[in-house]
Amino acid sequence: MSAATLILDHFLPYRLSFTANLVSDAVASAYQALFGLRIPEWRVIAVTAESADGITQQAIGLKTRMDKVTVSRAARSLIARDLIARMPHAADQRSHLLVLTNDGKALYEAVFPKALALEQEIFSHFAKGELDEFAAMLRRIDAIVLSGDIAINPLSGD
Amino acid sequence: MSAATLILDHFLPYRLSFTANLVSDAVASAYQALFGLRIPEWRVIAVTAESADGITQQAIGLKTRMDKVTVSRAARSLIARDLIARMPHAADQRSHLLVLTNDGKALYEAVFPKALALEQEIFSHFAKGELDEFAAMLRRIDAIVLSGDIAINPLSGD
DNA sequence: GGCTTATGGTTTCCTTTGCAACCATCATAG
DNA sequence: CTATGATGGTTGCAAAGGAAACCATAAGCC
Repeated sequence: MSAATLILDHFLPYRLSFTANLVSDAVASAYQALFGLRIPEWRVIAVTAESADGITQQAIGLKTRMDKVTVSRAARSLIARDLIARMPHAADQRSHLLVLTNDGKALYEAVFPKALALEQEIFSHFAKGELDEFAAMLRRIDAIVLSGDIAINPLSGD
Repeated sequence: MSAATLILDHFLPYRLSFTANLVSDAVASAYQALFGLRIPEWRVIAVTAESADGITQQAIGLKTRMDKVTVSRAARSLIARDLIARMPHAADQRSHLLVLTNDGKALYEAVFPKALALEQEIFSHFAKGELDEFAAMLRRIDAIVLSGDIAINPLSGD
C-alpha cells in the first residue's frame, strides 16, 4: 500500500499552520527556558522597547494583533516582575503609557541577540534572496486575508 | 515620529505565526460555518477518506502531528455525528479502524471542493512557481526544526 | 452642566489544547 | 502460562486564549 496522496499534505493552509506551530513551539520554549518569558510577554517587551515615548496597550494590540486580554495579562505579569511600568497618559486617563524599566531594558538587550540567534539557527540555512521572497509571500498572504472577505460562498466550488 | 523599525515586524518566526494564524482563522471559521467542522475534525475526515482500508487513530496522529488526545476527541465527535465509524481491528484489539460512513463520505465530497475553493481564494493570487517555492520552503523549515535541536545555547549570541 | 454613547482596560467564564495518569491489550521472557 | 514492559486510546486536569460582561473615563449632544 503506497503512501496515499493526502490532500491535507498538499493543502497550503495546513502546511502553513503545521510549520508555524513547529517554529512557534521551538521559539516559545527557548524564550521560556532562557528568560521565563511567554510569547505575548516577549512581544509586549519588544514593542514597548521600540516606543520611545511609551505605548498604550491598545496600540500594542493593534500592532501585534494580540487580543486586548492577552496584552492585558502580559502587561500585568511584566509589571509584577518590574520589567515594564505604567506612566500616566496625559491625554486619556483610562489608559497608561507602558515603558520599559531599567530591568526591562536590560532584559530586552539580553533577549534581542538571542532572538536573532534563534532565528539564525533556523533560517541561516537559506539564501538571503529566498528568505526575502518568503517574507514577502507572507506579507502578501496577510494582505489578501486581511483585505479579502475570505468568506466562502456556500454555493460555489462544486 | 517615523514608524519605528520593529524588530518583531521583521522577525520571521513572528511573521510566520502571524500569517498562519490569519489563514487558520479564516479557514476554521469557513469550515465551521459551512459544515460545523472544527479543524481537527476536518483533518480526521480527510485522512480517513484517503485510507481505503480504514486507519487507526494513532496513524492519523502520526500523519497530521495532532496530539492523540485531539484525534480521540475529534473521532468521538465524528462518531457521534455518524460521519465515521469504527471497524474492529483484527490485528489489535486495542485499536479500531476508522472509516467514513456514507454520511461521512457525502460530507467529504462536499467539503473537498470547498476546501480547494477556499485555498484558491487565498492563493490563486500567486503564480504556480511561487507557490511551489513557498511550499518547499515550509517543508525545508519543517525539516530543520524537526531534525535540529533548536535549543539555544545560553552562552552564545552576544 | 447633565445624558448618552463610545472606548481603554480588567475580570469572568468558556473553549480549546496538551500533558500526565490511567486502562486495556499486546508482545516478550521466563 | 504468567509476569513485565510497551503501546493504542480515553479520561482528568491545568494552562492559554478569546468572547462577553463590566468599570471607568472620554466625547458628543441637548
